[in-house]
Amino acid sequence: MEAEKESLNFIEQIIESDLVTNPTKKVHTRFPPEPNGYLHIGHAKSICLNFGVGAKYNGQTNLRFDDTNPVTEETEYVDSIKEDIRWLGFDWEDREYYASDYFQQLYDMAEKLIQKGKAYVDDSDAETMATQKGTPTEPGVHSQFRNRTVEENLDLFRKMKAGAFEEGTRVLRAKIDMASTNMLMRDPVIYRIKYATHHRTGDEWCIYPMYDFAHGQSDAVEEITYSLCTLEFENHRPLYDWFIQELEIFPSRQIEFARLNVDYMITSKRKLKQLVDEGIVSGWDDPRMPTISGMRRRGYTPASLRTFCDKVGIAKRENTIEMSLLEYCVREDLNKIAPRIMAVLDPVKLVITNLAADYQETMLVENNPEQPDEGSREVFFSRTIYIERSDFMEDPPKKYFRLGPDRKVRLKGAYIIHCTHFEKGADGKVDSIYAEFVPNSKSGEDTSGVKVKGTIHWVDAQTALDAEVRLYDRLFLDPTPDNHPDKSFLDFINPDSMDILQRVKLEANYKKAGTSRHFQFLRKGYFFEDYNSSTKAIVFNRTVTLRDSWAKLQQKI
RNA sequence: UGUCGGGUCGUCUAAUAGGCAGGACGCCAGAAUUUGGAUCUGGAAAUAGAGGUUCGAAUCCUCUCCUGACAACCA
Repeated sequence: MEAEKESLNFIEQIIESDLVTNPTKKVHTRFPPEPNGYLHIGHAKSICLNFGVGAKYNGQTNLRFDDTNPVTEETEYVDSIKEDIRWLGFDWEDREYYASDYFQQLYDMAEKLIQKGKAYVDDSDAETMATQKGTPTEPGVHSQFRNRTVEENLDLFRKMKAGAFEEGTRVLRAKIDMASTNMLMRDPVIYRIKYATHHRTGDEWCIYPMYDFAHGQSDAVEEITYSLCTLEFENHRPLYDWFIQELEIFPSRQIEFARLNVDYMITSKRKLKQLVDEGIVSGWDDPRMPTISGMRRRGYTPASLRTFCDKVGIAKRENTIEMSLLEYCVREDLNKIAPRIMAVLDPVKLVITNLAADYQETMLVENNPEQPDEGSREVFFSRTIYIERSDFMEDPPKKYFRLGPDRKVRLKGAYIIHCTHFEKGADGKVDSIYAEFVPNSKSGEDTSGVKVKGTIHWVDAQTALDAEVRLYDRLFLDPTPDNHPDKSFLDFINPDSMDILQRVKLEANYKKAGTSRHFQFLRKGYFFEDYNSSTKAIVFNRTVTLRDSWAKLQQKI
């Protein structure tokens, strides 16, 4: 426990070591999403890291939209990203920036590079440039336009900006080294012509900087001291540093860490968009999506996601986290805060034959045993109740602690009942169960001396509310659905990822259990009331089941 | 065949100047229990391999093996 608290991840170690050398160094980070999709669990890790490190070392964290590609970026995404970060519990205060805010500065930097003879306009088409680039094992060759004069380059670049050329006919390239072993240093393209309307700058620009000429430069403008990104940018670091040196700008330091992977989930924005566009899920916030908005709708809490991001750690090795860790984190949080109510997902009628037909009683049931201060609520009880179909077996095995013919069980918060007989319907399924309550066995005042091993939940039939409950399971059947070279991730879609239950029986007073929209349905799991739920049509989403040691035992028998 | 990364329990992750390989999830067993939940106790479980340096190596050196990224006018 203590060791866990004290150990620093490698980024914190770098920072603390810098702070020893330079105690006044500011820790300034940024979270730099591209607004071309919704944020997902992987972004949550980056958000927690960047904002977490900023806060830990009394620094600041900027939100910066990396919006340099007008073709894919939209305001809808900007809005959802901001909502998701706030919901996760982080605050960028007034530091909401856009790379597009820096277009003029970026342009000026490009001219500076041209002036220094370190950039040139290339008229080659994309195919020629690709060919000339060489391969990882063979050096590239120089473009015929590489030795244009500064004046010619400046003139052409200004014309590019002025809209004198067709899209795709010219680019600006950094002049570095076509023989570098790092492909990114082989005269990378830094500006391209695009006649597209930008979500913020409109048609003001027809040339746009590439990632490598926008990200690091934006870091410099904002004086970001630690630019934390994922491993795939490792090869970009020499280029990042080259621009700092040639442009003589603020020396931000790029540090790469391994992205988060969770088994049975995908985090490719392109593929998530495909799930949405093809209608495989209901939208970006479908509760089966690994998006922050999807998990929010599913019933995950900000705290549980933050705990998860903390527990997965920060390192450089590739990793795949088991989903059980995520589930552990959400159960741990919900166990503390979710009021308990009783809901019967798959109801079967049970008649207590030694009660009068008009018998009525209210039982006091605790709202949350983990929070005694939250008190109890009244739950209606009468002669006819619903119990879970799976809580009765015609011919139960010895280790089954629930109901069966001539077996006894405790009704949570009420009496012990003794099953006398049951009836089947025409379909062969159990239709009605009959039982007698044991006198003097009422919960809390039991003097009957009868001991039972099982306790089941129930809902009074007369007063029960009907609800729709959506049971969600993993969206994919394979732990790494997008890791099969010969198959599409769509081949692994779980056909049973959603099960909609229409006639769930809910206790009438469930709202009195607490103000939370998160509930624990006793013995069944944690459920979250959907934003489409209303008093006329109650809808719940299952966040996660409870751990189920009976299911495990059952598999072994 | 190149360059740059990375290999510690099943999965993540520690071991901060070379000094008892620790924690978490999961798993197994038990206790307790009016949720087969939560809780509590205990357990099994790892340094990719081979050499070398050293009193002592996950850590330093050499070789081997495995693995990821890189040849978009995407980010």
